[in-house]
Amino acid sequence: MSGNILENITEQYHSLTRSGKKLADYIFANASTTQYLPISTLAENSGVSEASITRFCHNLGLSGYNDFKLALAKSDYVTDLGDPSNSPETITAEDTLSNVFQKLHASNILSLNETLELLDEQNISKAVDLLSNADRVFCFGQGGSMVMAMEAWARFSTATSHFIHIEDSHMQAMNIALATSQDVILFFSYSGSTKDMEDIMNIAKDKNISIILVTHFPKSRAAGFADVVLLCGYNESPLQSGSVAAKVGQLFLIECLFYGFCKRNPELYAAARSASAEAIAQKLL
Amino acid sequence: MSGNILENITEQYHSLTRSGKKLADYIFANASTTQYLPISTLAENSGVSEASITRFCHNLGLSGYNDFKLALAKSDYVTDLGDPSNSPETITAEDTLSNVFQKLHASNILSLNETLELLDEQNISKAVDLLSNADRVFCFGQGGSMVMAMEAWARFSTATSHFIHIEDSHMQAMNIALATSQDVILFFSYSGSTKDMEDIMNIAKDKNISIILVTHFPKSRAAGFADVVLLCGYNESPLQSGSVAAKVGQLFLIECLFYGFCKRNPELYAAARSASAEAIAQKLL
DNA sequence: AATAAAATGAAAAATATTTTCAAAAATCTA
DNA sequence: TAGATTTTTGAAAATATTTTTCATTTTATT
Repeated sequence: MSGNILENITEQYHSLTRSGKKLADYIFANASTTQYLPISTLAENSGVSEASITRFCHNLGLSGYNDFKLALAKSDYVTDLGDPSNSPETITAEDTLSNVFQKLHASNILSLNETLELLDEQNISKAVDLLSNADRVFCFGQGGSMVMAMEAWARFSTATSHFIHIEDSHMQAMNIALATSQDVILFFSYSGSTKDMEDIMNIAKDKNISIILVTHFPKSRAAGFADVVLLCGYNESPLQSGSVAAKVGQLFLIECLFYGFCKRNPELYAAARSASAEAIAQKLL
Repeated sequence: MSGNILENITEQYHSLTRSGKKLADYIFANASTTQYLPISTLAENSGVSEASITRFCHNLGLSGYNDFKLALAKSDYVTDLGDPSNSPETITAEDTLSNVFQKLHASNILSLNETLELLDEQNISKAVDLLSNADRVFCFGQGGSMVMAMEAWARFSTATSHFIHIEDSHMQAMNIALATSQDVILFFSYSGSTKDMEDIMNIAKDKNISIILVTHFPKSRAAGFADVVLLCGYNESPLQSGSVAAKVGQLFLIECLFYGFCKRNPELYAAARSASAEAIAQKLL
């Protein structure tokens, strides 16, 4: 699910030769500096011959060592973001405003990358099945995730009127108590564990209502209830609670889900696109 | 506001020599392929000598041509995203689901990049001033942007109770009619032009209430009313209306604004951070 | 254990990059 | 504007880097 050279190496690691593994180990340990080394230095540092490095590059499908360095540089742009010094957790009072912006930008991109990484086509397909066949889809979320539930509702409402959003958790519970097994719940919960949520999920399970959960924690309590678990990236620390970086990943996930839904229901898509464009046009000045 | 090599060249373009400009022109016209050229080919293609290329690289603060190619490769990661073939607009029925995910991912990153590019430290500071000194801050938005207004309210509510969110546009108008010049409106409108919004802005102007506008269009009607205009990136076509990529940029902008606010009001920040962490902890199982 | 196949590194060959230096162009000065 | 000075330039030499070749070692197979 990515053209990142480091991931390519990881995937092929098992099929590498002895020298290849030696080289790969060095590269991983020095992922951000290797791109600047001439082949001779890399040979010396990693303990393999220059010829082996050239072969290594060819085996990866690259045209040579220069190509490899370029690929590393590109992946570096991505992996640098994981560098603690670029994390918003490390934002200090000394940071200039523009520093802060850079760090937030980096963490948002990181969140997108992680979410892309965690995207599982089969899970999305399962979720799209459920959403497509549902009588009604209840978009739920609590606290910060309530906004995401609303966003999902808003997005899907451009193509279908089957989606419902309810803010208050008591009203959520009430509505689920009256729902049927033809309905589906699309639940957003970064932590995957809040009291109110568990109440609702218990009712839903009783009534055999399918649950799609968007969370960061595949082993959370909510995940145990869910029929499909969709993971979003970004390891938010408790102190950053509410940070938007996590939400950026969720937003991206919603869009993937939506496009999957449109792919499955092309008739809805086309009709709805023009209808909602018109509706909006009327609102515009 | 970025370490992108192509932007560096743009910034220094006026101070380049004749051959430097010639070279820069070629590089811009061939931004994504130059990284793969040996210096001799680039010399021939661009019509300058190899020596001039080496000097050009040194003048950019790089150690040489190899370094330059690496820098280009890194910027390529970013600029590739602008490639039409990676845009979600070009998503077709033939695209596999995983292709679609890649394209959406690319467009989201593009949106973040553009927003970072458009971020103006002075404007953020002005906005932070207004938000910090306000009696109350009304977070407004309509249609898809309503969710963003809510997100802003949710985010700032982790640090202050001065922020208010009202969904219904009639209620928005009513509340503004009762507001004072000590209050501030934080308005989200991607297009910057909807009827309901204009009504509210007219009332606000009458009462001398400050307006901060988050929009994509600096010349929109709403921008004319606003005291501070904050721009978010991503050129959403009418047909993509509602796409989340634009919202990802807005979300990022909210976070920048919030960190700016916290920097200005450190006492709120620290106190609120632990208070809301506790409040959330109680909700967790 | 003998053989075949694959992998490896030293060194030669091929490429690529940087530096030097003299010539050309641009800028300045009177 | 003519002449002096500085800056810019490219050809070619010097240096550095990468790739290929090939003899040797290692691993796998029978």
